[in-house]
Amino acid sequence: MPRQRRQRQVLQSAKEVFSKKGFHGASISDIVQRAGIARGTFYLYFQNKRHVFDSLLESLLEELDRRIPTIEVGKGKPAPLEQLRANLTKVTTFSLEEPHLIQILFDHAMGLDNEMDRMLHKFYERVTDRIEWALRLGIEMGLVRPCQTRLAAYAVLGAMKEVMAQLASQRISPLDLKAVVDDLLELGLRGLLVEPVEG
Amino acid sequence: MPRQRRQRQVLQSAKEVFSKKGFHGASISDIVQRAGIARGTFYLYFQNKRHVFDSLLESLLEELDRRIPTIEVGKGKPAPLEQLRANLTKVTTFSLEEPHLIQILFDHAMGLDNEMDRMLHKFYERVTDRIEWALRLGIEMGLVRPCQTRLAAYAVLGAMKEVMAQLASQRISPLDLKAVVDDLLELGLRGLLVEPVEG
Amino acid sequence: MPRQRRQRQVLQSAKEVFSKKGFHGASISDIVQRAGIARGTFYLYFQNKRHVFDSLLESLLEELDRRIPTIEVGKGKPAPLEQLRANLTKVTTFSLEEPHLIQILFDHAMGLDNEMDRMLHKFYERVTDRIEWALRLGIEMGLVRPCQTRLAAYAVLGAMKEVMAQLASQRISPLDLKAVVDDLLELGLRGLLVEPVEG
Amino acid sequence: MPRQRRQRQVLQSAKEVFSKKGFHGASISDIVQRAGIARGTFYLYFQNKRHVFDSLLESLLEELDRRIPTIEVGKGKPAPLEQLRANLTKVTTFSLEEPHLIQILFDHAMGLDNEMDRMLHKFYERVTDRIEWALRLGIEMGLVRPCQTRLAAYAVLGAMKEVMAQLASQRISPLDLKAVVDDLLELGLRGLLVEPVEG
DNA sequence: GATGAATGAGTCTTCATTCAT
DNA sequence: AATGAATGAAGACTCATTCAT
Repeated sequence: MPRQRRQRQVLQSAKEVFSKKGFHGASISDIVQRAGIARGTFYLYFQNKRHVFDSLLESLLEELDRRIPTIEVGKGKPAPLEQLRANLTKVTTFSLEEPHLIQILFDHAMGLDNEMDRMLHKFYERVTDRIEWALRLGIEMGLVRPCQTRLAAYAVLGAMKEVMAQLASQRISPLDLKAVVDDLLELGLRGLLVEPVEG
Repeated sequence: MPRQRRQRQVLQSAKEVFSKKGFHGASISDIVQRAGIARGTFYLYFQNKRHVFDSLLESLLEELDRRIPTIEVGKGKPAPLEQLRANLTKVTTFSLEEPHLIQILFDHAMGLDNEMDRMLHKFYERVTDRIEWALRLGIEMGLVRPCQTRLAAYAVLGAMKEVMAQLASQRISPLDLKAVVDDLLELGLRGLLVEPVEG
Repeated sequence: MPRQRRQRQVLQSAKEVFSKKGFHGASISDIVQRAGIARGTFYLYFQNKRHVFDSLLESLLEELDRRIPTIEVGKGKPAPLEQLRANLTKVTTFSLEEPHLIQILFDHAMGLDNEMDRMLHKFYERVTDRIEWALRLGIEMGLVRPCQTRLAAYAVLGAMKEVMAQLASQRISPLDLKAVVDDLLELGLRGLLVEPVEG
Repeated sequence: MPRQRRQRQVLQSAKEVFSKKGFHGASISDIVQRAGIARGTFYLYFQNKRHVFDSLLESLLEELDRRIPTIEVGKGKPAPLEQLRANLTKVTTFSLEEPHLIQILFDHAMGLDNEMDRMLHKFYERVTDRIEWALRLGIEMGLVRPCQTRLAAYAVLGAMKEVMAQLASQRISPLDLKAVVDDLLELGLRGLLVEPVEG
C-alpha cells in the first residue's frame, strides 16, 4: 500500500480510538487492531503513540484556525456580519466532518504535558483574541454595546464550543445547519428577550 | 491523624493531581507524594484509584446540581430573573471555590468508561433540560423570543461552562464576581448589539 | 520460537517452580527466570499466574483419571486382577514421568479457593468411588472379604498416593517398577501376615 | 487477659485460618479478625507470622511422634499387635481432636522453605522407620511375610495418613472409631481377599 | 498490655516499543 | 514493507510488620 494511504489509515484509526478513550486510555493494540495492521507496522509510519496524537491535534488546530479568520472591515470586504456568519458556518460544518477530532480536542487534549497544555491554551487565546477584537471593532463602530469584552468573548467561545461538541456527537440535528447558524447569530446579537428590558 | 481529616487530605491531593494530569496520567505515587503519606496509606482510605476519582466526581456533580435548581414561578418565589442571577452566582462562586474539580469535570472526566460517560451525559442533559425549561417558560410568558430552545440551551450551557473554566484557571479576574454575573446576564438577555437590527 | 514450544517451555518452568514452592510461594519472576524469558512474555502465553496453575492441575487430573479406569468384568475383559495391576502400573509410571505434577497435586493444590478445593475433592471422591466399586464387586463375587468398603477404599487410596509421592521424589527406587506393583498388590490382597490370624 | 490464654487464643485462630488457606494464603488480618484482637496485639505474642506456623507445626509433630512410639517386644510389654492397635487408636483419635492441625500438616506444610521441608521429611522418615522396624521384627519373629519392607512401610504410612485426613475432614464417621481401627488392622494384616490366593 | 494507623517492600500485570524474520 | 514475538520499565495494589498513643 502506498505510504501516504497507509499513514492516513493509521491516523484515521488513531483518531477514532483517541476520541473514545483519550490518549492514555487508548492502546497501540486498539489502534492497530482497528487499522487491521500489525503492531510493528504502526512504528513504520509514526515514531510513537504521542506523535500520532500530536499530529492529529496539530492538523486539527491548524484547520480550525483557518476556519476562524479575523473579522476585517474595509472596502471590498464582505459585511462583518456576513464574515461572522461564514466563520460560524465553517466551524459547525467542520464539527460534522470531523466529529472525532472535535471530541479529542474538547475531551482528551488537556493534561498530557505542559507543552501541549500551553499550545492548547495559546490556541484558545488566539481564538478568543479574534472574538474580542471583533467585539471591540463593533464597539468602535457603534454597533456593539460596550461591555467586558474579554468576558463576552469567553462566553461566545464557550457557546460555540458546546454547539460544536453537540453537533459532533449528533445531539444537535445537523440537517438544517443554516438554521442553527442563524439562530446562534440571532441569539448572540439580540439575546433571548423579546425586547430590550428597560434598565 | 483522625480518619476523616486524613481522608480529606488524600482527596485534596488526588483532586489536585487529577485536575492537572487526568485519571490515567495521574499515578498513585503522584497523589501520595503530594499528600506526604506512604503508598499503602492511600489504600487505607480508598479502595483504589478509580474510587477516589469517582468519589470526587460524584460529589462535584451533586454540588453543581444543587447550585442549579430549576427556575420556578409562583407567588412567594423570587422573580425568575433573580433566580437566574442567583444560580449564575452560585456556580461561578463554585468555580472559584473548587477550581480543581471544575478542571477535572471539563478536561478529564470523559472517556473513562461507558458508565462514567453515561453519567456525565445525563448530568449535562439534566442541566440543559433546566435551561430549556426556563426558556420555554419565558416564551410562554411572552418574555423570551421564540427560538430553537434546545440549541439556545446548549449555547447558554456552553457559555457558562467556558466562563466557569476560565474563572477556575484564573483567567477571568474573580475580584468582581457580581459584575461578571451581571454582564453575562445582560449578554444572554439582550445580546451584543446596541439595538435590535431591523430585519 | 514456535508458539506451542514456548508455551510448553513456560508450563514446564511453572510446573517445576510450583512443585517446589506452591502457588502463593511461587512468583512470576521465579517462573520466567527459570524459563529464561522476560516477565512480559509470560503474559503472552497465559492470562495470569492462576491460569497456568489451573492448566497444569486440570491436565494432571485428566491424565490421572484416564489412567485409573473403572474395573469391569465381562467376557472379553481381562481378569479384574490384571486390570488392577494395569492401573497400578499406569499411575506409578505417571509418578515417574511427571514427578513435579504429583508434588503439586499432593503438596500444593489444596486451599487456593473453594472452587479448586471442590474440584480436588470431587476428583478424589471419584477415584475412591472406583476403588470402592471394585471392592463391592469383589465381595459380590465372593473374592473379597466383607468390610467397611469406604474405609478400605480410603486406605487403598492413601497407600497409592504415598507410594506415588515417594516415587515422585525418588525415595522409592523406580528401577524395578514391576516388583513395586507386584508387592503392593500382594500387600493389598493378602496383607502383611504370613498366614491369616485365627479369630 | 493472662498471657498464656491470649497466646492460645491466637494459636487457635491461626490454626483454623492456616488449615483453610495455607501459610501464604492466610493473612495476619484473617488471624486477628478471627481472634477478635488488634493487629498489633498479634505481635505482642508472636515474633511474626512464620513463628506461629512453626509453633503449630512443631507441637503437632511432637504430639504425633508421641502417639506413635516404636513397637517393642519383651516381657512386661503388651503384645505387638496390641501396641499397634494402641498406636492406631491414638493417631486416629488425634485426627478427631485436632482436625485443623492435620489439614495443615497434610495440605499446607510443604514448600515453605528448605528447612521446613527437611524437618517434615525427617518426621515422615522417622515414622516410616518405625513402621519398617516393626515389619522387620515381625519377619524375624516369623509373623510377617517377607517383602520389600520400605515399600510396605510407605503403603502403611499412606493408608494411615489418608484415613487420618478423612477423619479430620469428617468424611469418615468418627462415631465408632474402634471399628475403624479394627478394620484397618484387619486390612493391613490379612489383606482384602477372602482367603490367600494360591500363588 | 492493647490498639490500629502507617509504612514500604514486594508482586502481579500492562503496554509502548524493538527487532529478527 | 510487514509482521508479531519479545522485552522490561512502570504502575496498581497487598500485606507483614512497626510504633506512637
